[in-house]
Amino acid sequence: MFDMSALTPEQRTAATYDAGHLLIVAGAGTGKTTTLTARLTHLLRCGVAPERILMLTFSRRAAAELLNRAEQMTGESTASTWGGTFHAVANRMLRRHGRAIGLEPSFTVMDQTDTADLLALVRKELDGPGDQELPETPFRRRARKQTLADILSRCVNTGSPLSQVLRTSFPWCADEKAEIRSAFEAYTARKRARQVLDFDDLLLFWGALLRIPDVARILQSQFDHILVDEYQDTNPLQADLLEGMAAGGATLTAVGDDAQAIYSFRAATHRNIMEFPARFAAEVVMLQRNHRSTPSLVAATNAVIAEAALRHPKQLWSSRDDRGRPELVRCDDEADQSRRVCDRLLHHHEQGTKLQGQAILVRAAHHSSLLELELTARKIPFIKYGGLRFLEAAHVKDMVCLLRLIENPRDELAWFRVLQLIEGLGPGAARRITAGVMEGPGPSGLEAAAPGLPAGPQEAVGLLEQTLTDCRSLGPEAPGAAVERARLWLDPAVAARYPNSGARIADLDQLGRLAAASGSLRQFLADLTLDPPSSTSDLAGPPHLDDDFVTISTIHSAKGCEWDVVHVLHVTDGHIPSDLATGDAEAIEEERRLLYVAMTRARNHLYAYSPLRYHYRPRGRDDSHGFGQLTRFFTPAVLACLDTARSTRIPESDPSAPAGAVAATGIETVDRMVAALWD
DNA sequence: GAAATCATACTTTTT
DNA sequence: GTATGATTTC
Repeated sequence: MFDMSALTPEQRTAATYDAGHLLIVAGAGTGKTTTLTARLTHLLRCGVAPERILMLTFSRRAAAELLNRAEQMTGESTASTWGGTFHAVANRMLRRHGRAIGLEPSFTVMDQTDTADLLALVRKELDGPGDQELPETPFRRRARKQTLADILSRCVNTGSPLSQVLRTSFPWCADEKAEIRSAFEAYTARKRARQVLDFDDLLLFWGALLRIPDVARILQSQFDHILVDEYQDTNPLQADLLEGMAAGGATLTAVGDDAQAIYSFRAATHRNIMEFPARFAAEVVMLQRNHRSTPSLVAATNAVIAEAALRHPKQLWSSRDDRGRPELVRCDDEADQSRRVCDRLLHHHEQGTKLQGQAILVRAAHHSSLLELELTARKIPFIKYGGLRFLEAAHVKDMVCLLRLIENPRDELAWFRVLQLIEGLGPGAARRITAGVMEGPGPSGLEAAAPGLPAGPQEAVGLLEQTLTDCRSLGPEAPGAAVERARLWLDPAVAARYPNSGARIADLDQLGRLAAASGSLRQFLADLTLDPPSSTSDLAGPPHLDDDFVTISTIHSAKGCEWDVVHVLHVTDGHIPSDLATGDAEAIEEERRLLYVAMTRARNHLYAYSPLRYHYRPRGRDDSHGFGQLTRFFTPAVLACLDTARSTRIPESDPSAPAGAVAATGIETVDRMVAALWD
């Protein structure tokens, strides 16, 4: 049984609060998960039915962990509790109620690469056959497709007009504005025609559901309690959704820490957490006792965050035994840094801290590449979280598109991609055939749509159609078998198309295993886009689970985790803060919080590494980055908390920032409001 | 029309 | 160092 008396008084207050909406401001390491678990347990014990609780978290993993723990505490099954990310919950609700806004339950969810691909496709269609003349500017390049997707998402998520987004964030694309606008319009139209949604649509349409009184009533009356984790990383749209959901009388519990807000690039705003008490007339409970870290570590992290501009004032404290101050490790260069990290890693290992108790944190995924070489050379096993994703690998994407065609034969993007796998079919032929399939009457008719092909491709198209037919006949409940069958067609294509096909075939094995573990093809595809495998271990599987290994993670992916020993790499200006994020004051503040998140992951020992010299060439202009300058966030006050004697100057920066969300009342309204941004 | 070659802008964090 | 659009070649 869960022992409430094991909680601190503040935790207990938060767990058992019964008088309305509640905000729990939980500083780093103050037992947020414990408190949330206790609250869930409390609710279940008070007789709240598990299916009447909605648990919104940042990742599926987080939701699963919380529900598991609560289940162990109460012995009650939480299988019927709704849990997951905003996007995943939106997906579920839209499958169920989407018809009310004209959305078939079989819609497909696009990930960001799909979005980029579709944008590229419609842009290509837009430039007619006539105007190939660009004599004045022979090498004029247009924005990349991924850039187009970034621009679009930024417009939608911040509710800012296209021209402003272009001016402030993508100045080199400004002269393409007209073309970009038409591409966006065509993109939206195509998206609607094919019943595919992008990530932003999921949230916008959930909002749209809430604007339909009958549906809103159903959704609102479905839950008595809504718990939101990591509230500091929600965006204005998500806050609106919460308000809409709570309008029927459900009680809200939001948990978060404004000092750990690190997702503003995804339009999250710490304003949400700052304004929550007033907006929802909520009580605030503040957790300030740090159970995780030693007093020396807490002193250092407090010093880092003390200089943040806007925050819920709080002062964390710890009464744990001390293990000494965190260490600032100045290194000659990056290679030296790698060596020193390995040395310390092994040192702590010899002292009894397993590799699994240690982590290496980086600002950007590629910051660890040199270190990975060193680890490999020294035979130190590691797994890596964040960064490049499985799904983005071309051959994996090929398989996913094939699966999507099984599920939804009218998935234009999938056709376009899969057809090009056939030798002898390029973009032109693929587009023609795809168009034929789209106009065709039924789900089949592939061959009818591809008249006049040479014999080779013609035969390959026939085999493709046979493959899809076979897969469909396996039924929707057998994703594993479908992958097996699809591979008979795909494997040879992959082998012929990509150089290192061995590793790629192995990836398809992995995908097959993942699929086999899933209940249905539709579910598998949705999971894959909404909650993709995030670490190398998710994929490499548990063969070396017995082995000890160290974790490498981006700081973003390390959120919510903790380790005995933490190594933070590249604590230099240009890395932290990233030189790509130094545009305005808000961006700099976020980088400060990022460093704070990294440092607060440590329980006992913390090392910050700062190379003095970099050997790679400086990018951009000629401000020479040959020398690594210590991060500006290590001010004298912070340095006083570290084992080091050096200090550096602190530059300043300038402000400017937009904000706002898009409100929605139906698909057309959504589209119109978004289109209004394309001024 | 498709494959091969060339030139150049860009390079983070993730649902 | 890389990815991708534009251009040239087959």
